[in-house]
Amino acid sequence: MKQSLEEKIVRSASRLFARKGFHTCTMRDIATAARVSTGAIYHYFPSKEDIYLAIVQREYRRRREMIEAKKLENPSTEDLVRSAVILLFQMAEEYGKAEQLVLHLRVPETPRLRKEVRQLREELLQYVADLVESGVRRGTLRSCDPTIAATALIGMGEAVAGRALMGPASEYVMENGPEQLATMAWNALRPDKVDGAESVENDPETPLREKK
Amino acid sequence: MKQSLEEKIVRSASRLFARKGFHTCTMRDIATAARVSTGAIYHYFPSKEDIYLAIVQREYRRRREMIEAKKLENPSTEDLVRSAVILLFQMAEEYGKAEQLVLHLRVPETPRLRKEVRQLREELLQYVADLVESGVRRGTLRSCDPTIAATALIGMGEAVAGRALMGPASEYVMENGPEQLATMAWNALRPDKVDGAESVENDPETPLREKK
DNA sequence: CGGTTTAAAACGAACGGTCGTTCGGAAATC
DNA sequence: GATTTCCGAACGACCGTTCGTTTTAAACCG
Repeated sequence: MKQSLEEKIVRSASRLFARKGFHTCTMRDIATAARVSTGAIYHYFPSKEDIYLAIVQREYRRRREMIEAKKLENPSTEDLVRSAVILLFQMAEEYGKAEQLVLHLRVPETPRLRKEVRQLREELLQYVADLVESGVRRGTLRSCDPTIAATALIGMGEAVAGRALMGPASEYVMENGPEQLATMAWNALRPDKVDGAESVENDPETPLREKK
Repeated sequence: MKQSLEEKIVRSASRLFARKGFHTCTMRDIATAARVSTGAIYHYFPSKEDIYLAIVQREYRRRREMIEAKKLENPSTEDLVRSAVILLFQMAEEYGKAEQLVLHLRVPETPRLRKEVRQLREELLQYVADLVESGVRRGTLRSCDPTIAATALIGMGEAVAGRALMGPASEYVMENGPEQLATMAWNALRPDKVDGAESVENDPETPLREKK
């Protein structure tokens, strides 16, 4: 199957951005890796920033969709928390272990990228925070601040995924990271063992948060 | 109080690097902010990369020293875990809330920076991993892989600190973040309540350590 | 089916601008 | 007056982007 030139450009750019960062990777690098000319790239993307944004948007969308799909299975809270963290981790494996782009988005490289990427991060965060909050409200998660907890969850997932992709002993981390991560996340958030009534887990309809 | 030119350069560069990233911040930016000429900077630092490295090295050294100081107080394991995470968080507050440099070091901007910064990260990680491992060995922490756990701890600390410094509702996160973080970290790592004997101090049973 | 037209796709040298660094000399310090 | 500190214009390299040209391939016609 012949993939489109646009797709080839995005893949090459994604790998290069992830490995070398936005500024260190040049248009010529991308063109060479995708085996096209620099000029051809501008037939598909108006600028370097737009290539970057296209990649990042797709990655964030993917994360949300995967969690959403899991939620539709009506999992227990523990199952959902574990799955969400594992999914956040596993996203990094896609496309040949080179899409860790989202990992270094903390301080994006350009005013425009900073603005747009921050909003994407915020949306994912709010999504996870809503998950946490509804768990807290139903008593299936320990009482905590949902936003801070969500930040911590995403942060630990990104950190371990980054290590799995780029650090030493990466195969080991790739293999054991998700399970370790899920256990830590669940223990961090599960309610204290008060026991008695093993709380009712079956109410998928729960009003979500409002404030902010 | 008259601070040395070198110190002024480092402070300005630190704030600018943190806010705008390595490449987006120019030598002229640094010179202007520090109120010196571009030439003068080269009297103290051989290159832009060296300024960056000087800052990063200092930040990492600081983190280790603070945890080390806490350890000398012979704290309980819970106390140590909580303190370590809080310290990692609080480091970001130093120097006027602008030193979040260490936050965006995942994929540093240049081959040389990548190499050197990765080693610094690795040293801090091993330090934290050693803390975790000794806890696990004594049974005062849940059985887990120390390296992965340390990665997760640092990751969640950095994520919440980053939000406290740059995100919305930052004062709220700055105030409540450390406590929430410490609680999550401790719950993630504390041993299951088997009760009975509170501390089994010496039980070198599980060599879960990751092999290099 | 061959031949002609034409618009899109692809090219890559060249441009304009920016950045890190240099360097000759001025200013400050001793 | 010697030496260190500081200055800032100038330099060379590189990068994102442009643009005139060439290639490709689809559409149309006889």
